[in-house]
Amino acid sequence: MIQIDYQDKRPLYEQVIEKLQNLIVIGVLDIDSKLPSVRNLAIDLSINPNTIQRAYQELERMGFIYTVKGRGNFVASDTQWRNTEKDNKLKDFKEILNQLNRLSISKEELCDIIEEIYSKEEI
Amino acid sequence: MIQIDYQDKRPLYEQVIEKLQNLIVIGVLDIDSKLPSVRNLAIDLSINPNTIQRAYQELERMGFIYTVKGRGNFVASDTQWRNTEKDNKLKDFKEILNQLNRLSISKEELCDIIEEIYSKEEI
Amino acid sequence: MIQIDYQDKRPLYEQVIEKLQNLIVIGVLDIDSKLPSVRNLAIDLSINPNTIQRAYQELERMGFIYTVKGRGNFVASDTQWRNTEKDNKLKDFKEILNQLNRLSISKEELCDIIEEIYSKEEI
Amino acid sequence: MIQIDYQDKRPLYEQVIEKLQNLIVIGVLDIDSKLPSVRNLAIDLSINPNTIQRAYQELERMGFIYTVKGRGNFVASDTQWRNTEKDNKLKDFKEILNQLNRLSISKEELCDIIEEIYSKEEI
DNA sequence: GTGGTCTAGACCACG
DNA sequence: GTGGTCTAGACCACC
Repeated sequence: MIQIDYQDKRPLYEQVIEKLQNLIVIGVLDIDSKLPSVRNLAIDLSINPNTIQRAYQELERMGFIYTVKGRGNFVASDTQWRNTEKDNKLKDFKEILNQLNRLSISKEELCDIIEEIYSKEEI
Repeated sequence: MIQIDYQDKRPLYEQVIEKLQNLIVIGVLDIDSKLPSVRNLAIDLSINPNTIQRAYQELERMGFIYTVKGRGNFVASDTQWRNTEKDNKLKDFKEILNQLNRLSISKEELCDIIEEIYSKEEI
Repeated sequence: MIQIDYQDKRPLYEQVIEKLQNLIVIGVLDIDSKLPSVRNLAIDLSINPNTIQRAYQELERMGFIYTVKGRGNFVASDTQWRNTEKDNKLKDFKEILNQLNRLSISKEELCDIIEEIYSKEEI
Repeated sequence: MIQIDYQDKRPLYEQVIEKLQNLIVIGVLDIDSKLPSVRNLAIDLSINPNTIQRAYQELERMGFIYTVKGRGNFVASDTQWRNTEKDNKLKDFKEILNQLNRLSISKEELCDIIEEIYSKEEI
């Protein structure tokens, strides 16, 4: 399902969070579908269950999944996280625009890149 | 000159690097102008000289400054770093575009933001 | 009749208790009216009958319902619970008032909210 | 500084969070003052350092404290949490008002209690 | 079997 | 010495 990169310097649980979050946002994991149990995923990645537990907990706090005791963890509806995600990403977008502006990169160049990316993904 | 944010989780030297790099890119620090000495900046920020030393070393490696033994550290010419910077930022830009695309944010919305940022900065 | 919220962290039987208690206090369920049988409600909510059983037991202990063996569970008269409820809620009210006071929220602001709530509900 | 109540059924870290949060909101702990180290507080309460660690982490996430690696944990400025706190408490206030309304408790009775609490605390 | 909490003990990064 | 991460292993509540 996901894979740990031991070259990555960040804590393991952050990696797990990021990877699962990505799968959810992209839509690979359907809403209300069950995630692997804490223990199974731990065995699968051969890391400690506590680490997975912590990742799941954070993901719940962030609104990406919800937990039902004794049943498992499930993907939350996108109404929970879509707006937060959108806001965060737009903020990042503005930040990087400012930096590009300082490096005197033209609006036209950026618009071209936008066209390129958006047409690529439509395929 | 710069200020440490103790709420920032990253290592101190990274903060120092980022802040100095920013001052150079924006153009606050002129090319060939002298940076504060390792010791002075350390006293100024009341952190360990080793931390500043490490930051300066990294900045030199990245091509933002050059060191003259016994005389100090100086801002390198932009030919050294401008292209690298541009490439890095454009890569970041593309990455975030992909993410925004996945969240189904329209090209038009992004172009509006570009206009906004670029007109604001022209003032 | 009632609905389970699987995002709620509390044990299921607590949810059932709270929801039934609410229906009784609001007056949706009349005094001496029959509650659904343990089994039916269990099937209805697709949870284990034991959970409903436990909820009914607690509600009886609290004086909200009474059980007649072989016949079912019935809503108790409000003389049984009204005063207890009132006392509990007033204690909660005082507790939160203290907290609001510490955050220097003015009496006037609170009185405005009271007016608002009470007029809304009168409609 | 604080005390654990082993009768309390909630997780230990929640108790620690609540108690420290309270000390901060009331103003017993000044802004930027240092909290006990993870290990010291753990010894003091004779519980595991991980438990304290978790409590501190949550408090940081909530904006009540900030952490500086290698230095310790410090009380954050109230601009970080005052508004959040106020919003939360007002929501609780409205919730309980609705319940009191349903129990037909008069506005006047509530206003009297407000007067009582607010005059008591002014002393 | 599921998640949730807690302990004990280890190692690391930072200053 | 400080916080941060991770492991191993235990026990609990809920279903």
